[in-house]
Amino acid sequence: MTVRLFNSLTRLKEEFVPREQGKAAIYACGPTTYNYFHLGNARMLVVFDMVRRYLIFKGYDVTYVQNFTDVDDKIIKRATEEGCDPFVLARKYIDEYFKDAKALNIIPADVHPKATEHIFEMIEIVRKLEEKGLAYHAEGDVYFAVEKFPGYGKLSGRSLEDMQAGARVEVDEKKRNPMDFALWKKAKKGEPFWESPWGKGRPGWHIECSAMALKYLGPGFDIHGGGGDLIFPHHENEIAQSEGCLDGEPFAKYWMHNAFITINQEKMSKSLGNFFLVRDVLQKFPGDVIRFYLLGTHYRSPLDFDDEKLVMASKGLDRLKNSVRLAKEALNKVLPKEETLSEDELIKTVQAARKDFEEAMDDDFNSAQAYAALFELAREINSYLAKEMKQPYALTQAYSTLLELGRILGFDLEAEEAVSGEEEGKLGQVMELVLEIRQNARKKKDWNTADLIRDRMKEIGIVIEDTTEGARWYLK
RNA sequence: GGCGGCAUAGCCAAGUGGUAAGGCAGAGGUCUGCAAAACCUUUAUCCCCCAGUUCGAAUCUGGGUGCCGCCUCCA
Repeated sequence: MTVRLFNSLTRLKEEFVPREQGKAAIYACGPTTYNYFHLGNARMLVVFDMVRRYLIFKGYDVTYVQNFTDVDDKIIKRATEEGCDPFVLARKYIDEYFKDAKALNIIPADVHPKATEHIFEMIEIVRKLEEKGLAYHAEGDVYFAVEKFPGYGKLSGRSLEDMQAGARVEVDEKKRNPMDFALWKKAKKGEPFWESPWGKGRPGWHIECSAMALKYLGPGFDIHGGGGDLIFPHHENEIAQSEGCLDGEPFAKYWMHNAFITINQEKMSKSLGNFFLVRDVLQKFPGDVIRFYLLGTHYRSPLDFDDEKLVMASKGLDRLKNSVRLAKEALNKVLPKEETLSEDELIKTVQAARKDFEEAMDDDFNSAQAYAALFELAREINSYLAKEMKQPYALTQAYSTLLELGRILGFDLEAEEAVSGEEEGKLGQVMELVLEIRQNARKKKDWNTADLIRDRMKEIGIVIEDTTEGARWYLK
């Protein structure tokens, strides 16, 4: 079974055929580090993390590169406002990035290149473009001459005429065509700068991704990803620069773009000011719940945000986790008998879940549909546990499959609150005592005490549930 | 103005020619001292509206309505 994905460049679902058999090279446009990242950034990060994990599951040797834009207008502006050094500011938010990313269970990229560490490579590209006549120098700035690149507009699906018709770009006297964009910017007073053939300056935004993608992945790499708002101008310009400087090779083969998160049906964005920082949302909901919410909708559909949606996600995720916990509990009790029939209903469900999951994911990473396979497996496990006859083999298969499929999407369904080994042993002993006291109270029909213990423990984060075989407890 | 996207139950959300996945919420039941969890049953004669193509459409075509995005930094 092969993976099919929607290629923004062709606007078609295409079969994924990598440049090099068995390998997948992915470049994702990471955040500009002048603040903590918001939910919109998180969607992009989680989506491409899922893409990466799934391709690994499919057996590809994946190289995943995600940059940090650590020098640009916004960073400089913010640093000026706060009276600090722009590099220090960028460095800080790069560090903070990894904290939030970890909470969302995003695997660090194989390479996290920073723009400021690739100035030389960028200058080389600009120089080459200038040599080829695709770029021109004007008073310390260098611009890309859009008219000289025939394919300009192929990604965003519009012609130069279309763009100019609707363009309200500031008329810059230095530009030959209003759509020309900066490759290199002359440094203003007090701004960070690097020496270059055109004087002191700094790179334009788009050039960094061209330089770093080509450096780490080479021409014609497999997947270039990012948020939909990067299609124009950022990715369009990346293509122009990169393919302009290459000799006929394509820059990237497949372009993937995720849709936006909206607030009250309006795009969440930094400029509108209606954004929610992941750092803040984490105060109210755990990272895996946020991730579960984000992947509950296909990545190319818009996703509206409010707390209620996270509550729904939280309950759904709990359902999956409960099922895993219950299965594990049963497995610890069931005495392994000889394995008999393999035609067990549960085994069939396990196989079906695996198949459905993979079919959904093969079809343009349809994680929302893949969820259904997870839930169906969970329900079958639960209902199996209610039966008398239990086969350890079937149950083990079901349990490990649910865990495995969850993990492919980046969920650890077995995760409990972290407790160190020694503490765990002590906690177990304490809980044994607590449950014994409570059981005595229940025998005496002292419901007040029994309920008090249960309620107070819940506040602490320990759930007590009564079953016919005695009480169970777990951390939540 | 140019280009593009979306419209499925109370809410969220798959499905894109063969007769509506899944989750949350709700209702009834089982279990329970109660609760929680879990299980069973139930919840869209219908997929924004109109016309058309077809044996057959939520799915294709045309028209309409509504919402959104890109065209300027933004995931």
